[in-house]
Amino acid sequence: MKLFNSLHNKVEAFKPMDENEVSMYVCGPTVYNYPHIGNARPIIVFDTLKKTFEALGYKVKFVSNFTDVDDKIIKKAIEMNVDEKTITEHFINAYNADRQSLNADLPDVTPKVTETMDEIIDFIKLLVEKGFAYEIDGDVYFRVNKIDDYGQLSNQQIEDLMVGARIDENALKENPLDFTLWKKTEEGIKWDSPWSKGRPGWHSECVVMINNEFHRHQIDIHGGGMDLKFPHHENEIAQSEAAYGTHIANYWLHNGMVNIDGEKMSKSLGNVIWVKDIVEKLGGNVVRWLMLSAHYRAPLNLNDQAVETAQTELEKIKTSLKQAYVKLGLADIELTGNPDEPLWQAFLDAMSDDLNTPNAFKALFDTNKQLNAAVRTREIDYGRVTSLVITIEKMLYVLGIKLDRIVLSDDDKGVFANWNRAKAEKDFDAADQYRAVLMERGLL
RNA sequence: GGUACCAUAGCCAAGUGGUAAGGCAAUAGACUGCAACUCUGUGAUCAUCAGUUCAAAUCUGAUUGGUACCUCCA
Repeated sequence: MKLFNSLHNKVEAFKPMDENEVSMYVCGPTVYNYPHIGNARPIIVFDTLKKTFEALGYKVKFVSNFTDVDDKIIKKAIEMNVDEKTITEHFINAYNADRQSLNADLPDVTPKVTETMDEIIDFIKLLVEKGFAYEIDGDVYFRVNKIDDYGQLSNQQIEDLMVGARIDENALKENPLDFTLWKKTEEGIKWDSPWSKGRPGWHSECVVMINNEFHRHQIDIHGGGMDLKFPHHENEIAQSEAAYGTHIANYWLHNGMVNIDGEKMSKSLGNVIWVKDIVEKLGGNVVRWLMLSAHYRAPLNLNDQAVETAQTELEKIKTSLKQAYVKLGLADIELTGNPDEPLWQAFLDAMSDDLNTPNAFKALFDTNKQLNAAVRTREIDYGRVTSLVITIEKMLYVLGIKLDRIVLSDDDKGVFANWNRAKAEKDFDAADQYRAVLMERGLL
């Protein structure tokens, strides 16, 4: 497996810390609204990565958090006159529902900030004790200057950042770049801490959760959207180095953003696409196909033509499989066996090459073409058909495309027999009727 | 101002030194009782300019255009 490591800006061979095991953490959402199509991309990309690792024989532990403490949540709770938990529970459920509708596995663990509060406070205490954090008026800030290579992930120089950046000029902070670890708050849900009643900043939770869930200070893969690279991921690195002297993750993976008709998706432009809406309209398979048709690091532009292409392509695979299932069913062939090795390998090679899904699709189309040919020969080689079907099924599984196998009932088989007999007898009226039945049942 | 990324046929998109994968669309055929499905053929010298090299889409420099981040937005 080769992966593009954002830390070094190049493709590197993946070497896990433990042989055949992968520890992976992906920054989850702040749950104050429904997931939009931009949220869907990391869901799909990292689920596909996980499935690829599994296909390669790795055991994957996948953790992704829910940020359920945040100003936006508090604001919404006040607006709606309910407590924060009402809001966050609703959207956590919505998020998980969308994950499933996109055929993504739920992470092995989904820690929440509200359930990690003691550990987060302990962590901040540790940073203060070690001199990497300081308190001002109940707020606690991280001392960026104490980290020599702060900015290593995004290649930022502290001096450069200070020029022209729109950073709030909090005169109390030692350095404008120092980020908040603990915030004293008046409004909304708050917790007791040695510094004040308040809530934690955003950047500590991921570090603490990684330590908690993986029981170590370093993991193999840390993922998230490109926009989190700075400052969020940079700050995770800094805190981990400060607290434990370790680099929190060996490989940093960042997915590209999603644009709509060439424009950034935003509320102000009114072009936000909610996952639940687009899934309802297109189905999870098509959305997933769409997302994987571009390389995960490239920006993805959604437009009508791209949607139609994805629909057509998926439909073709579906049709081919359907016809193969029917042929096999009519011949009473059991669908077991091994995939076609060269074709399957071509697919895996593409996926192992930094998740090169466009090339993986090529392998899928190649296989599909061979299946079509195999199904249409006069003397069908059922072993060949079976192995090609299984190859495609395995590919689709890794891509997260979920299609059900078709199993013919005895009655189905009877209709097929009647249809063929009618055609042989050139009784086309009858043949058309049988054909209509078969189409109705989704078998043609 | 800083950092990173991108620019390949109508559209989507591979390819990082040896004479441009694949898909969608289009078009011409084959198959077929008709239809659907399927199969076959047909298209680009790779934003521009200059350089390195026997050889560049692929390396270097410049130019133009675009995107993201530098603000608790995936």
